[in-house]
Amino acid sequence: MAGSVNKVILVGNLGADPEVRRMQSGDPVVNLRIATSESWRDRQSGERREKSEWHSIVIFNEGLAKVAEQYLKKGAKVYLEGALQTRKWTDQNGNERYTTEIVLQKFRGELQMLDSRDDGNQQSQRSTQSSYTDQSGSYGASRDLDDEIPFAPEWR
Amino acid sequence: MAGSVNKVILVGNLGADPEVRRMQSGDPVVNLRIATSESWRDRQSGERREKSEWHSIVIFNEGLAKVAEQYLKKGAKVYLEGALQTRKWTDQNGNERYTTEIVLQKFRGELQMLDSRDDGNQQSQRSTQSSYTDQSGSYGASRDLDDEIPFAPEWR
Amino acid sequence: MAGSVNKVILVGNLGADPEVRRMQSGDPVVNLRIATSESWRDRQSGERREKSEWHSIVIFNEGLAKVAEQYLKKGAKVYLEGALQTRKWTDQNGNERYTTEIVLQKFRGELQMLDSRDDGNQQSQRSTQSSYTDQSGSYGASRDLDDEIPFAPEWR
Amino acid sequence: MAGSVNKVILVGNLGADPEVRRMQSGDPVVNLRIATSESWRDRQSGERREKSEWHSIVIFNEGLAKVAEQYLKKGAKVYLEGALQTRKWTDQNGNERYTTEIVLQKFRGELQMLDSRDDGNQQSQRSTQSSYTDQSGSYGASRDLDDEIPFAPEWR
DNA sequence: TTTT
DNA sequence: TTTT
Repeated sequence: MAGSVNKVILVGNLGADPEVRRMQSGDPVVNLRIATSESWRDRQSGERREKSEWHSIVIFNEGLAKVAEQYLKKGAKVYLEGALQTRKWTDQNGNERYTTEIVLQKFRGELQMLDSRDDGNQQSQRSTQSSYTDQSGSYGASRDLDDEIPFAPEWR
Repeated sequence: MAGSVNKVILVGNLGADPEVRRMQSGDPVVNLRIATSESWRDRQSGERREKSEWHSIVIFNEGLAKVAEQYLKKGAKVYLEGALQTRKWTDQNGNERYTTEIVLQKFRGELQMLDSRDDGNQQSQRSTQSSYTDQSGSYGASRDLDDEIPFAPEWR
Repeated sequence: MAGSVNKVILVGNLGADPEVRRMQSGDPVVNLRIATSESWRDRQSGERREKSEWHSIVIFNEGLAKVAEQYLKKGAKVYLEGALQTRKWTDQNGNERYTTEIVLQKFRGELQMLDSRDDGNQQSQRSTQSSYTDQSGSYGASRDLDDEIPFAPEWR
Repeated sequence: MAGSVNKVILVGNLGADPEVRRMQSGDPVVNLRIATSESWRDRQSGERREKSEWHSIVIFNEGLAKVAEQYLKKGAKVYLEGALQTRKWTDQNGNERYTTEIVLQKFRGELQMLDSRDDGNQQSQRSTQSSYTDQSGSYGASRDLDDEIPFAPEWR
């Protein structure tokens, strides 16, 4: 079908370190759990209340999967863009189940780390990463394909 | 938590007429099923393939629920903005289940009808609506609250 | 800087046929003018009012530029995703000027045609395109790179 | 017009403290300058390069304007959602000029602070704000209107 | 200059 | 299971 859009935009925090699995090709596939939350003042009691929502993310995009594997840790704040996908599976009792995930496909989706680099919290998060200062920490779906001047077309 | 975003943007088509339920207050709550789809050419066979994804929408926003109830029909194409929400329920066998929906809360979310009005398909969709030409068919979350000049601030 | 997002999402109509220019490489660069509009009821007079906003689009993305060149005509409704860019230029009097455009870079951005194919209006728009039914009319930034099954990972 | 969307999503940093002006009503209108940036590796030289883009924001939304006025400082990182608007003005030489801004209207738009509160950098940013811990720092367009349980509809 |  |  022409004219279809399926897009999710999240800003939230990782509830756990990324889970990494390998494709048959050896490429990483990364699963994230991300929390977003809303707070509001209860009309009755006047108390501040808060509700978290948990999201399951699957990163098939190779470049973004590598970034996630290397740099993201429990607690990290990220900006993330993907597509909704509901998959069907069968539980141990033979019942059909459905799980909805946010998928970052090959050449699609976006992932941005939103923690400041000199944040003490982040320091510990990246303690195993010695060469981090050489990295941009900012990755679009195709940054690895697009290694040239993005904003300087020849004819202008 | 400060600094959290939970947003879904869809452009797709209704798989069925809207389902309308009533809150205790009498306000409508509308459920939609919306399909988005992707097509691609299979690398092996060279054939064009297509895959649809189905989304469950719940509209609590009163203004948007009324619009959906009145104007949307099976097949209609819409632009829609909401938030992801996964709710837990128990099936008839006592098993815990989870369902993920896209929710348009009070004062939040957006719904836009994307079919042209003189589209034959749409004509039939709105055959019961005689006064449609008086309607805008374009509704943000708070259009009913914002009935004044939106782009003419006093001090400019 | 890590952690930056610059994204524009528009649904609107072309005010004119696309303008096509060629890069030195021969690749097309397409300029579009797109209108979005808001309507509201004036609080004072009770009259319905409407205001259009015009947007300048520049498509460097090769795949999307070809789609725009072939399929889009004045009046067509599109979904479009790009990035804001303000460029400086000098007018004939030597004054510095700034123009803000929405740019669809290589491997980035999205363009979707939202008119139904059997829409009479659209028919005329595509009268020169005989083989249109073979085309998807739905194009992401990297559809031409991603010609394989997008939603069937090996390990699942 | 029905079926129109004009949306900008930015994640970036303030280049300066917010500028606050007053409407005739006394309501604040806040102007922000926000930078987003892209980095990439130059294909020729192999060097890492970076380009910043500057955006002008105007916040008419009262709740968000107050948040911006109170909590945002130069350097703060924000998530922001608004609409594009180009306005015409006349410079001192009588020339027509156009300026494109991102506008957060009444009851529309979104603003989220993305800095962690115990970030040293942030500490100084909010040093004049003693009661900050009572504040949520997370505000949607209509949070002040929506002071009730957002995710607990009666009939569920 | 579009669309409704 | 996150964050504030």
